Amino acid sequence: MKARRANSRDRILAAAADVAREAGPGSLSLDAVANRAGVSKGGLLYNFPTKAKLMQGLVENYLKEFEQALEAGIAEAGHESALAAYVRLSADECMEPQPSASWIFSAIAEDPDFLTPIKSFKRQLFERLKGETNDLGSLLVCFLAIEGLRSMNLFDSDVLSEDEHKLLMASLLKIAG
Amino acid sequence: MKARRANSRDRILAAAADVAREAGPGSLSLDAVANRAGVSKGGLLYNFPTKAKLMQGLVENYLKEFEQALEAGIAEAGHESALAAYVRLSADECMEPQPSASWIFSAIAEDPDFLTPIKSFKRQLFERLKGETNDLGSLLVCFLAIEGLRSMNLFDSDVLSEDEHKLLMASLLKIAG
DNA sequence: CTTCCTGTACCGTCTGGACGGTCTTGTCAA
DNA sequence: TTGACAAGACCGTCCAGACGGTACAGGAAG
Repeated sequence: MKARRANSRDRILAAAADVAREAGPGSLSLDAVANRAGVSKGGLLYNFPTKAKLMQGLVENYLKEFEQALEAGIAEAGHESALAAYVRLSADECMEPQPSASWIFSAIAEDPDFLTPIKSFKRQLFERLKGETNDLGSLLVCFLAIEGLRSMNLFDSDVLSEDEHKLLMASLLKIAG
Repeated sequence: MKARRANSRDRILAAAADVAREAGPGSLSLDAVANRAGVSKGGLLYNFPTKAKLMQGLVENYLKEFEQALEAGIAEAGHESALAAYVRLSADECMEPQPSASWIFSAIAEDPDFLTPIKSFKRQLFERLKGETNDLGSLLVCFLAIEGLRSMNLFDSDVLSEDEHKLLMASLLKIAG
C-alpha cells in the first residue's frame, strides 16, 4: 500500500474536477483543490509540483478512463459496430446533467497545448472507426454529431430536450448501422 | 463625432479577441487588451467599467454578427432551406484556421453564466429550423454535427482533413435537403 | 533511516479596479 | 466672434488582494 488513506493522488484529481465544476473553471486554484481534497497545500505540491502537472494529470486520467470505457463498450457490443458502441457510450455519458469535465477550461486557460493529447486521441479513434466502415460520409456525420453532443454537455447546454436526445441517438444508430 | 479615433469600443472588442487568440484565453487581462487596442487602461475602463462588462460586450457582439451573417446567408440562399444555409455558413466559418472565438474560454473562466445568451440563441435557432422541416431526426443530426464542427474549430482541432471536411459538408447538405 | 506527507510562513508577481488629473469638444451668453 | 464653462473621453498611478510557488520544520508509518 502506497498511501495511508487510499491514494491521495486520485483524491486530488477528483477534488480538482469537483472544484472546477462547482466553483467554475476560473476558480480552480491550488489552495481550493488542496482544501477540497483534504490535503495540505504542501501535500498537493508533493504530488503535483506545479499547476501544469496537475492539469496534465487531469488530462491523462481523463484519457485513461475514456479509453477503458470505450474498450469495455466495444467488447460488450458484440456484433455491433465500434461506431455504434462509441455512440452509445457518448450518449450515456452526455445524459448526465453534470458536465464532469469543466476542468478542461481551466487547462485551456493555463495552456491550450494541454489539449494536444486529447486531439491526437480523437484522431486515433477516428482512424480506427474509419477502418471499420466503407461509408466515410456517414461516419463523418456520426462522429461529428457525437462531438457536438459532447460539446453541448461540456458547455452545460440544455438546448436539447430528453426526447430530442433520444431521437438523435436513434437516428445516429441507424446511420451507424 | 463621438470619439476622436473611430469607435474605440469596437477596437477594444477586437483587441480582446486578438489577445485571447494569440496569447491564450488565460492571458486575457485588461492591461493586455488596453495595450493591444492602443488605449490606456483608464480608457478601457471607461468603455467597459469591469472585466465582466467586457466579456458581456464580447458575447453580444458575437451574437449580433452571427445573427447578421445568418440572415444574410438565408436571404442569399433563395430556394434552399434555412438549415442548408446554416450548414454552409458554419462550414465556411470553420474552414478558417483561426479559432476566432477563443475569448469564449476567458468568459467561461470569468463566469460560466456568460454563455446563457449564446445557449438561448442556439435554442431559438433550433426551434426556427424545426419549424421548417418535417424530419426532426435529420435536423438533429445535422444541427449536432455542425455543433461538433464548431466545437472542433473552437478547440483548434485539426482532427479532420480538408477532404474529410468537404465530404462532411456534402453529406450534411444531402441530409438537410 | 527513508518515504510520504502536514503545516506554516513567506515571497514576487500579476490583476482588477479606484482615483484624480488632463485634454478635447460642444454649448451658449454677451 | 469670442470667452467661459460643462461634459465627455481618456490617461497614469496606485493599491489591496489573490495567486503560484518555495522553504522548512516536523511527524507518522514501515
